[in-house]
Amino acid sequence: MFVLIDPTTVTPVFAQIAESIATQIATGTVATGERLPAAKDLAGSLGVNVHTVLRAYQELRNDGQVELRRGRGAVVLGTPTAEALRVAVARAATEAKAAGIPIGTLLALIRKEYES
Amino acid sequence: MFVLIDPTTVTPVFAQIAESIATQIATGTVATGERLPAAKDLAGSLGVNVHTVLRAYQELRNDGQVELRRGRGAVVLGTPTAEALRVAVARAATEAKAAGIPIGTLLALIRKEYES
DNA sequence: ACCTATTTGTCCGTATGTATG
DNA sequence: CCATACATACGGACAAATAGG
Repeated sequence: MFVLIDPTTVTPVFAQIAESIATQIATGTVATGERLPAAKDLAGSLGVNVHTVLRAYQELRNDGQVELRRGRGAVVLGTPTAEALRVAVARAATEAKAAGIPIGTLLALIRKEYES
Repeated sequence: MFVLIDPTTVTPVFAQIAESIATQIATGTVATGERLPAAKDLAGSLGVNVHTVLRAYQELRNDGQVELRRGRGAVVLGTPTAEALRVAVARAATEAKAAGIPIGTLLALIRKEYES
């Protein structure tokens, strides 16, 4: 796992790590089902704290790109985009219902956003 | 700001705080534009660490319910559901396009999810 | 069935930085 | 210039789930 941290930028270290890994997932540098290095190990090789790496991993989990389990580690999800889409769709539907937005209006919003 | 922490449950403290405040926002107990107590103060009154409260605040920000600014504090957003919906819609559309999902399929997914 | 090591999850404490007022 | 308040990072401790012997 190659991650380069730029100390001169304003982007937080945990965000840099998350973005770097996300790029590697998107480009196929790290394959589906592959296990990311243990947070402790990656932290050691990067010279940062374990918590910083764990926060990066949790960012990736929130984006639906990896699955985190205690004792198992961080595993790249099989269909990251499909999973992310599922989460996004569920969220949009939930928010719309909570806001009292009818299905027709929601679909119009989606269509407009999609075509922009 | 009244927040009750239950030490017997498995739900993390930061999640309990976030849920409690989210409920108070939803029920109007805390009004739009109102400022949440400083993390340090709330932490003090709850007997927890500042970071625990800050993490709860950041959860609320990720859900589009509050706005966090350095030096200013945490302010309850004016139209939380509308903003959250806008973000959710944009995300769903973006993910679908990235995944190569056509608009018709996306709309069908949305409709199915909405009606479930 | 048991024990141990691994690995993430949460929380605490401290320090420093940065935007706001 | 100064106080306030969130943001990030480090370090330590313990818990909980998993895997392997």
